[in-house]
Amino acid sequence: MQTQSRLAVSGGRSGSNSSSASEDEHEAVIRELTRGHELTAQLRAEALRALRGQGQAEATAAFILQEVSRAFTVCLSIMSSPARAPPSSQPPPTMEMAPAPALAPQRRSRDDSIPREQRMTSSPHFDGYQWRKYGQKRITKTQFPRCYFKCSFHRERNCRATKQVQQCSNDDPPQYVVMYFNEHTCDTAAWETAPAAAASSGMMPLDNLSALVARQGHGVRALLDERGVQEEHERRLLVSSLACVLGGQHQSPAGSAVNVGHEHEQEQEPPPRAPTRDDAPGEMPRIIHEDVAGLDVMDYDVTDALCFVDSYDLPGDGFPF
DNA sequence: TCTATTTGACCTAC
DNA sequence: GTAGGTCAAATAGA
Repeated sequence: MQTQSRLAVSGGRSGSNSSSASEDEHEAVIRELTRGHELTAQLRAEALRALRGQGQAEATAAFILQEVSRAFTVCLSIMSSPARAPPSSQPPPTMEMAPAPALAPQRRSRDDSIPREQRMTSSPHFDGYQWRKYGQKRITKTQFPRCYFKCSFHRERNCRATKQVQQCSNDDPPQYVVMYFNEHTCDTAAWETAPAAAASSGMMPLDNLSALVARQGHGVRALLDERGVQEEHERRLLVSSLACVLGGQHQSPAGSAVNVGHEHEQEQEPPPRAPTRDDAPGEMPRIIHEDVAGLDVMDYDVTDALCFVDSYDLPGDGFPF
C-alpha cells in the first residue's frame, strides 16, 4: 500500500503559459474526481459507523458506497492513463501520485529525500501527529504559499519527519496538498493525538468534540478548529440523509449475498484503531478519508468482482472512548 | 516566562 | 542567477 501511494517526484507543470485549455479541463476533471472519491470515503466511514449493527441497512450502505468509490477509482485510472492525458510536451504524471493542481515544479528537498507520501485534503492538520511550523515560502507561479512543518518531537526525540502544506484551490472547502518527508521516529506523536485524529476521521460523535476540546490541551484545540467542526457537521448531515434513505431496510438475515471477499476488504481498509506506543515508528495512523490523494484508491482491485464484508465493526475495538 | 508562529536571511540544488 | 528549503531572531499569545 505504502508503495502505491508513494510518489515519484516527476516534474509538475511548468508555468501557466504552457497549459492549454484541454490540460486545464483534464486537471479539473481529475481534481473533481479526486474530491468526489474523498467525500465518498468520508461518507462511507460515517455511514458504516452510524449504521453499525443494523443488518441489511449497513450492508446496503456499504455496498452502494463501495460501488461509488470504485467508480471514482476507475474514472481516475482512466483519466490518469497516458492515453487520456492531454497533449503536452510534459511527461505524463505517474499513476502513483494524486494530482497536485496549481503546484509549481518541485525541487528535491535539501536532504535529498523524496516525499514518502502525498495526499490532498481539506483538513491538512488532521493526520494524527503534532507538527510545528518552521517556515513559509512563497512559491513562484502558485497562488498560495507553502508552509513547512516539523514533527513536534523533532528535538526531544530526534524525529526527522517533516511535511509541507500548500493550498491548491479556492474551492469550498479549500483543498491542500500535503507532502510528507521522512518517517516518524518519535514513536509517541500518534497516540498522543489519537483523540483528535479519531474526531477528524469521524470516529467520534460530534457531540463529544466539544467535551474533547475542553478536556484536552491546546494541541487538540488547535486541531479542532472551526473548520474541522464545521466539516464534521457537514459529514454528519450527509450520513443522516443516507440513514434516512436506508432506514427501512435493516434486520435482514445475516450473511447476505454480497458477503464475500472478507479478507480482501479488510486488507484494503482495516478497521481504524487507536494508535499506540507499540505502533511501528513512523507508521501513519489509518485516517482513510484523508488518504485519497495518497491514492489509497490504487488499493482497489478494479478488475475483481466487487467484494464486500459483513464486519464493518469499525469502532468496536477501535478508539476506546 | 514559556511556547509557538512569523518572517527575513542564508544556504544549496538546479 | 534563481528558486526552494531551512535557520533563527523577533514577535505574539497563553
